[in-house]
Amino acid sequence: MKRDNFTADRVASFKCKSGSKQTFFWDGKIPGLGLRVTSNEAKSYIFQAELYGKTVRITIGSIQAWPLGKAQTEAARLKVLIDQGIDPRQQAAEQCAKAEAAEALKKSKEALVNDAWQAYLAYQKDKMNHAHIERGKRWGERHLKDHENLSQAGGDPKKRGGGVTTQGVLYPLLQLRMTDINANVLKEWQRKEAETRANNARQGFEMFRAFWRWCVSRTEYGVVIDPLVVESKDLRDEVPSRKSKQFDVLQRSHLSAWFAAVRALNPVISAYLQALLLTGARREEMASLTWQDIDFQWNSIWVKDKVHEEGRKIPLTPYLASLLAALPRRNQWVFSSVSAANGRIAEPRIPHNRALSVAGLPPVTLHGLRRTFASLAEWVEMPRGIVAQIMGHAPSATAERHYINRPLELLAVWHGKYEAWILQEAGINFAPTQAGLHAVK
DNA sequence: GTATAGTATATGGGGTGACA
DNA sequence: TGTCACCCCATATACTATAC
Repeated sequence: MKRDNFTADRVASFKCKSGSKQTFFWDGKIPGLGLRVTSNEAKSYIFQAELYGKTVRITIGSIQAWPLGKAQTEAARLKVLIDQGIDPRQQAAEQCAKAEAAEALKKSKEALVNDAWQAYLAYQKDKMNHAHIERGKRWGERHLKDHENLSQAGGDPKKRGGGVTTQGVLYPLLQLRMTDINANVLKEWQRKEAETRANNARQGFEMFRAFWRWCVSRTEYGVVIDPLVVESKDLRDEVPSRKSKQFDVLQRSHLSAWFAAVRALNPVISAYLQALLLTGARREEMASLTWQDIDFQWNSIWVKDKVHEEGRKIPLTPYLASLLAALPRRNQWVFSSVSAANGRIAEPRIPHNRALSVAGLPPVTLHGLRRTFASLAEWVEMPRGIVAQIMGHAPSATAERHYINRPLELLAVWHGKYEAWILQEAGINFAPTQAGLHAVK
């Protein structure tokens, strides 16, 4: 091995040995510093040393980029590392990784919430495509749609009707940078949204919190965001809580006016509305009633239940039976309609609202009639379990968990008593027929 | 005036896991 | 073992407009 002290001139004069693809020349001054000359006359400084019994050769760089003095300094630095038992390649890799991390951090700090949000949705969408992930651990179509709705920019023309769609509650947040999100921003956001759409605001918050927690677990965002912002008690206080609707219910004193006005409507709508009030059924449960579901002989109604897949059987009380029996049998539907596409009533609220206004009653929704059933039941001291079973409430109390399935006869006793009380309050003189008297068999 | 259909909003069931 | 909060999500109602 030829060892001469490198000089700029010497380095320029080194040539590759003919017949070789490359030739190495070594500096006599700095141990390990070498020059590689290829058959194409490409020259670059290298460093070579031995570490743990193995040769380490590192290219410093081309002679065009590295003046001799710099190359010597670099070689000396590398030699120090080798003497310390440090592998310069590994150190370089670590530094490279650090630099990359710094770059990623910078990028993460710049990242908009929307960037992360879209990544979040993409992640969840991907999970939705994996059928083997059990339901409940992956999103349903509906849930995804909710996320898209709540984050939409709005302003698109509505597909039906004039005007444009409104901006989703999450949209303003998505325009901020990830690092801009703090408890105050979220608090202000909730305060503002809760003014006009409280439940939306709450749902938006729940979605955002789930999203934020996901971000915390992602390396690209976890380092730049504060995981606790969505947990702050202050903020949680600002988030509207779920409230049940109040006041949307008929009072005892309203009954006579309500019945008078509703009984003046067309027979189908009239029977339908009274059936809602007298059974506490949900509007669609009642609207989808078919003649098959009614047993006039044994005075029962089979209701397709929202909660219980198999449906529920409720008593057919005498007055209600007389109303239903008088309805025209145009098709399978009990509450049929001549003009509706599916053959049954579709929008009973309009006549109902008209009746309410004629009767001078406050607005009550169809669901309000269901609430009315529950609240007025207290006047006849109907046990809560009976009320729940007739209405098809899911058993919530621990005692009800293994549902006491009460016999229809027992339900009928209470239900009949209740109907009689309502009719009396409404001032309706109803003399049950012989069949009606056998409601309880 | 009624039927229909869209968006917007509300409610709560049910599984899960942390925690006392 | 029970409670509770959380999350996912289904499914309801509310509102509003057009179609007929």
